[in-house]
Amino acid sequence: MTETRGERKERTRRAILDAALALCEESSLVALSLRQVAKEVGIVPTAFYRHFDSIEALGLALVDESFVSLRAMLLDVRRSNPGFDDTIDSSIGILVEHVHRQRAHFQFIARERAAGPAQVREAINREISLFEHELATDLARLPGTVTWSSEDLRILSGLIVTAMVATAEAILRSPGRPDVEKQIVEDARVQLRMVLVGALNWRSRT
Amino acid sequence: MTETRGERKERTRRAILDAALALCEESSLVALSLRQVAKEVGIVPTAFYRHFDSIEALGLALVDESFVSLRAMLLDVRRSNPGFDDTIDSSIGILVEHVHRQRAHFQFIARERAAGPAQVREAINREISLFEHELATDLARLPGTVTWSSEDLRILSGLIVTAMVATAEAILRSPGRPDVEKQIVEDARVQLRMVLVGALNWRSRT
DNA sequence: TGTACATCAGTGAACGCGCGTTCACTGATGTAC
DNA sequence: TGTACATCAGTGAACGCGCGTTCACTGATGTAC
Repeated sequence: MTETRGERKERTRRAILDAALALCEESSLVALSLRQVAKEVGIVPTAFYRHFDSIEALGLALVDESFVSLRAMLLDVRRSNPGFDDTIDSSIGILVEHVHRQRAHFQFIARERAAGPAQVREAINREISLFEHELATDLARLPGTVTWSSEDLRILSGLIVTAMVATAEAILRSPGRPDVEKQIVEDARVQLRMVLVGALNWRSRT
Repeated sequence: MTETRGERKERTRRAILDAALALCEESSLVALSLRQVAKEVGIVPTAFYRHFDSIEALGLALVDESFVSLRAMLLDVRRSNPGFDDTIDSSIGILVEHVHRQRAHFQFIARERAAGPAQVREAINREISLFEHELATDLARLPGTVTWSSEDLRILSGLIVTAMVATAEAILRSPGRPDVEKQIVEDARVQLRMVLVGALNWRSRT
């Protein structure tokens, strides 16, 4: 026996997740049918239930999986270390690289955040809040923010995450157009610098 | 005769648009069926074709209609006049008011921008680009931006629009929770102030 | 003003299709002895 | 190691349902004379 029953099951589960991610790329989870997924995977529709209770449950699994990708990105950013002056450039470079490498995951998150089933939307927004919170912690370690209230750090962090999410979405919107993408990335750099200039001149009101 | 044939047709068309806007609120255009809409309106499914070629065509009409709402908002902001110091507060106040009054339109745009049919997504992004461009023109009239390149104005404008879109989406995400909304609005104010501080200390590199 | 004809928004039957879900099943893998 | 039984991922038929689209139609409104 080359494969245990458990391994075979896991392989099918993976195939279902991959097929679902690919299939909903051009519409949305809410327009994805169990039968489409089963057909793509090469199993009979009823076999789907051996792995997930519903398409929505599958969606929640895809959210978990996608955020593993996004957290890997955050780890890369942290690992790249704060040289401050080129922190912006290197962070944006990492963002761009991850968007390309995990295109499907980023697209899934962007789409389902706005249009997914309620539970999926909530799960995604919870994760994004965590992101903002983590970024606020990182920002607190930068020089120049010592006088800031944690409230202001949270708000600045929210602004940066919003701008980066928008940048990722813009990149996803222009596939195969390197000139357009280059412009988007350059704009993002300038935006972050503008925000940083604001931050350095900001005095907390607490 | 109290109503001409044309008026009656227009009334049905309106009913179709309203029904579609209401029905896709909890999922998306791509999951909306012609029969659902017809049933809601109280006509037979085939009568739908007297008004639109497809659900997608209906979607494009809804985009047009929604952006009439959004442009009305921009007009209000301009009309409120730049007293500069409280321009931020009054502009955000106008945003909040319009989000509440045109909730369905804002929600439609936010959702279909990410998940709608390709043509609908493109139409929405085209309109948002126009918004950014108009805002850049307005910003150029403010004192303190005289030394700015048009490039930088465009980029700043993009950042502000991104932050305001994110604020509108956050408000839409917390219906019936005035405390949460109050926090979102307050955060948006601080974010715009931070950006403004950055802008006032920014020197164009051209 | 009255008549004859044209227009056209909405009707209703019918079609083939893909949907989610039920159910009893098969047969390879796993386990207890 | 060999046997008997349990597990369970995947099968396949069947169900009732809502889907988009076709077609020939109806009858009130509009128009030409």
